[in-house]
Amino acid sequence: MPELPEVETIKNTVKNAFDGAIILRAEVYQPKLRHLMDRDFAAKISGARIEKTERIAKYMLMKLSNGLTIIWHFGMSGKIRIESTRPTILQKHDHVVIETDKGILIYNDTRRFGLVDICPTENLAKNPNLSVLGLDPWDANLDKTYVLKKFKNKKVAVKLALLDQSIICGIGNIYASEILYRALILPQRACESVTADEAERIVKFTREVLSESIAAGGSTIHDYKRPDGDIGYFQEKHCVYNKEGKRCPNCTCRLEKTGGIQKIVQGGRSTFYCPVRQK
DNA sequence: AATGCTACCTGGTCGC
DNA sequence: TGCGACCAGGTAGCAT
Repeated sequence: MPELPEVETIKNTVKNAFDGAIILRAEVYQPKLRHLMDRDFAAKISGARIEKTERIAKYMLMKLSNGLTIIWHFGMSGKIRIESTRPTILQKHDHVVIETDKGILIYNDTRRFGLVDICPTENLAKNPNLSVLGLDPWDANLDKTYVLKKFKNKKVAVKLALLDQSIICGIGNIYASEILYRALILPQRACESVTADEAERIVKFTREVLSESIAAGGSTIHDYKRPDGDIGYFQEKHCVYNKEGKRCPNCTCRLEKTGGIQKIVQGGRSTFYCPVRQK
């Protein structure tokens, strides 16, 4: 599910609700997520204060007063739900419940591709999930020079490179298509064919698309929901994602001639693009 | 080294 | 109504 904008939205809601809260107790109902959860998860976090909730790429980090950090990842279907009191009956796929003096946090993940790990805060940089991440979209070091360096001699399609978290982190399948649409670049182009101007556009529109989506509370596709129960609204701004056969919003072309937005499969995942605007 | 395929899970939808 | 095939926001691990 969540790409960077959705995780940012989740993080902001969780931060507002829980930073400063004391963890009273925790329950793990299904430890088999992407990794098997720490068997002492509940004991290790109980009694600690939630000092600070942050986001890195698609990960949410909850720094605790006891020197530990909870690392959350939401995979395809992970969600956080906030309740004021502990529900007597949990919902299907509620795997982790954390009770605090400021409310109840529930982690629900239908497909269990997400993860909830614990890491000593001082070792975060060495964590295998985090250490492989490339530049954050707003990192000052992310510029056309960095992109060109990463793309040099690279044969893979530029769409797949945008999904590669070790180059730029946080972009997922929806936004990769939307970014390339705005950047006017065909998704099947080899990375090594990307010019300096195009690399600059990738940086610019990565930031623009993700920023706009964060402002809209993320994209709600299928069942994504924010922790406060609201949905995001950025899907209303999608130009190409899931729009096969539709006219792209910036085209005046005749649908019967161009076929409108095209859908192809790359790396086993759907990509959408406008064959008229994108070169 | 880089690339590409498969697996990990559940559930919704579509065609027969 | 049922059943199988296929699809879905992500990533890791393995073979080539």
